[in-house]
Amino acid sequence: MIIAEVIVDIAHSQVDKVFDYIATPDVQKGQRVVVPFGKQTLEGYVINLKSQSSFEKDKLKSIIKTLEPYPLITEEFFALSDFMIKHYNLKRVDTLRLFFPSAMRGQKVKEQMQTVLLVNEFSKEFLTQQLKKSAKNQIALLDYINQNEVYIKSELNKRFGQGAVEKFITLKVFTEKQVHKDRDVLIKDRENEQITLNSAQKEILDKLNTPKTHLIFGVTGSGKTEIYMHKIMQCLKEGKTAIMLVPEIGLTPQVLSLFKARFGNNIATLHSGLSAGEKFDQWQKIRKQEVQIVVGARSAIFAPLKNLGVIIIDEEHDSSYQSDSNPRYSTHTIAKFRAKYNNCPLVLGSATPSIESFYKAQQGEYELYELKTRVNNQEMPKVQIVDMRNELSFGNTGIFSRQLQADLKDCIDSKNQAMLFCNRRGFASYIICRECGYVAKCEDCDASLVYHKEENLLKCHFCGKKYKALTNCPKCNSKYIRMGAIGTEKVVSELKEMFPEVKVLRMDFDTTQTKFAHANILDEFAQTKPSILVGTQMIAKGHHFPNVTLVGIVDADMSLHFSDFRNTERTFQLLTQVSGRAGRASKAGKIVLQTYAPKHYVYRFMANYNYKAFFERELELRKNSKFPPFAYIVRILITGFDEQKVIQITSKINKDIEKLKNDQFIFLKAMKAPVGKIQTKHRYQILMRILPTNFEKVLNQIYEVVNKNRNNDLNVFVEVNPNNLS
DNA sequence: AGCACGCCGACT
DNA sequence: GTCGGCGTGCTC
Repeated sequence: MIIAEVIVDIAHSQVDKVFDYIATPDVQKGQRVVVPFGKQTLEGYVINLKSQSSFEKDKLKSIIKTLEPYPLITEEFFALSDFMIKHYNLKRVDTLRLFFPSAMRGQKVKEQMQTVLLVNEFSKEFLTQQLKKSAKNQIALLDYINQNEVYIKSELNKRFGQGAVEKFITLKVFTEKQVHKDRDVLIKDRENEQITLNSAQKEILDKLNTPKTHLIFGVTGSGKTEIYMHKIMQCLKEGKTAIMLVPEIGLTPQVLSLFKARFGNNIATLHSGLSAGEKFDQWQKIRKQEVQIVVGARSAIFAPLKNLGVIIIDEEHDSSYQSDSNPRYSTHTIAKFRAKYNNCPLVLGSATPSIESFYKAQQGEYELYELKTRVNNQEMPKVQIVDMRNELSFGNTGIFSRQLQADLKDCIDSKNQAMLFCNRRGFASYIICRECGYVAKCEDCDASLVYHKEENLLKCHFCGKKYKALTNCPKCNSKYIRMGAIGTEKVVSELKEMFPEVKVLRMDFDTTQTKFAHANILDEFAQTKPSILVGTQMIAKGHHFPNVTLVGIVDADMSLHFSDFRNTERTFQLLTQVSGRAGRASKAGKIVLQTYAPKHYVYRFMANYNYKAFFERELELRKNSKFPPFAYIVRILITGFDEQKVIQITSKINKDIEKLKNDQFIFLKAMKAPVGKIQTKHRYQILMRILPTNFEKVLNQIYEVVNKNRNNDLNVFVEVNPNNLS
C-alpha cells in the first residue's frame, strides 16, 4: 500500500501536522492533492510517501485527486521549509504557501488557452471552385492563409469574419487546436547599451565567485547594476541561473526594461504589481526552466529556479526585504539559505548599507567592496540644511522656507524641474480640535485618522475604513478643527497657489492605485518643463531625470520621531536616496533639507555624504545602548478579539519568560502594543532585548513558551528585530 | 478552519 | 419540557 503524508491547506496550529492518506502509484512527493478531511474536502500537500501508516488502517481515507501533474514543492524548498519552521517558529503550511503563486490555491488561476488553426493540405483550385463568388471574405481568407501553417483563430475571426473561418473549419481546411497563451507582462522597451566595466568594477566582479556573502558598498551612480549584469552573464555562460532582487516599489519597471534590453526573453519577473494570471504565467515559465533570470521584489527569492549561480539583493538596506505580516521572514536569511544550498555567491549592494550588514562586513562575516566614485565622475549634489525654527521667527508660517521658495523660483525660471519629497502619505496629518484637543481616531483600530482632501474623507491607514470629514468637533462642538498637516496634497495645493502656471504632479499611494498610473505620472513629469513632482518614498527610487536640478525635503524630521531604533538609520538612507535624484546628468543639482533639528548628527553626515562616519557614530550609539547588532530585539505579539483573554495570556507568557530570564536579558516588559487595536483585534506585546551569545538557544526556549501557551482564539507570534513596532 | 458533541439558561 | 448558547475536541 502507498501512503502519502499530507499537510492540509489550513493555517491553524491545531491541524499543522501530518495526516496519512492512501495514495495511488502516480502520486509524487511535493504534489498538491485534494483530500477528504472530516466533513470537508480540502487541498493539501504531499510531503512524503511511505508504505506503512501508524494510523488505524480502516480509518485511512484516500486522496481524491492530484491538482497538478507535477510536484509543486521540490527538494530544495522542502529543506527551506524545514529551516523556516525551526528558525521562525512557523506553521508548515505557512512556509509551503510562500513557494508558489497564491492564486493557485482554490484553483483561482488556470493556464490561459487560445484556439489556433492548423492549415491542412488542400487544393487551392478545388477550393476556389467550391466558394461562391460573392463570398468576398472567404476568398480573401483563402488568399491570406498560404503564408503560414498556424494562425490564431481570434485574429482571423476579427479580420475575415467568424463565418468565413467557421466555414473553412467545416471544409477541413483548418484543424482547431488549444494551446497555451502567455499573459504578457508589460515591459517597456529600451535600447541595450553594452557597457564595459571600469577597473574598479572589474576588480569587484572578479571576486564575486566564492560561495559567501559579498557586500558592495558603492555611492549612487557608481555602477553597481552593471556589475550585477556582468555577473549574471557569467552565470548564463556556465549554464546557471540568477535571482536579482530589487525593492518592492517603483524600481522594478526601470530595472526590468534594462534587463530585458540586455537579456531578451531570458527573464521572468515576480512582484506585487502583477495580476494573479501574470504571476501564474511568470512562475510557470520559471518552473519549466524556460528562463534563467528572475528579477523581482521580495517574494522572488522563492522563485523555483534550479542550479542558481548567484543571488543579488540590490539596495539591500531597504525595509521591504523584511516581511512584516505573517509569515514574517527576512529575505537576507532566505537568500543565505538558498545560496548555501546551491553553493553560489550572495551579493548585497547599497549606497547606504544597513548598519547590521555593514557591521557584519566589518567583522569579516561578509566580503566588503567599495566603489568610491560615480561612473561619470560627477559630484554629489550640494545639500543645504535649513533651520525651520528661524522661519517662524521671521513670520513665515508656511510649509516652505524662504530658501526653498527662492530655489523653486530659480529652478522654474531656468525651465528646469524640481522634486519635493514628503515622508509617507499624510503621516502626522491627524485631525485635531484646536479648542479641546480632540483627535479623531478609528473605531476599530487605535490609530489616528488621516484627512484626504480630494475625497473630503477621513481614512484609517490601518484598515482603510472611511469616515465623513468633520465640520465640528464631536466632543466640544467647536468649529476650529484642523485637518491635515504636511502631506503630499497639502504641498501640492500650496505649490499651485505659489506657481499657478507650473505643472505640479503628485505621486503617492493614492495616485498610483491604477495599473499604469505609476509609469504615466513619471512619463508626464519627464515630458514637461518646468514642472514639479511631489511625492513620498516612491519618488526616491531609481528614476533618472536629467532636468531635475532641485530636490526639496519638506520635513526631514518626520521619520526621526518614530520610536524605533532604526529611525536614524532610515532617515539617513532615505535622504541620501532622495538626494541622488538631483543633478544626475550634466546639470548640477541642489538639495534643500528642511528641519527643526539642524544640529542632529544624521543631517550633518548626510549633507557630506559621509556614510562611514555616520555608521561609526550610529554603531557606537547602538553599542552603548545595546541595540542590534549588539543585541536582539524579540517581540511577542498577542492579538485577539477578547481583550481580557489577550491580557491573561500575555501575562501568562510573560511569567514563563521571566523564568528564563538570566543576565543575557537586558530588557523584558509586557505592555499594550503602540497600536492597541487593529480591526477590532486587541494587541498586546512582550518586548525584550537579549545579548547575542547563545541567542539561538534562548530563542528556542521562547518559542517553546509561546507554543505551550498557544490558544485557539488568540494569535501569538514571535518576531526577531522587527521592522516596525506598531 | 469547520463541524459535532455536550452540558446549562429562557421560552414557544 | 425543548431550543440553542458556545466551550472542547477532532479531523488521516
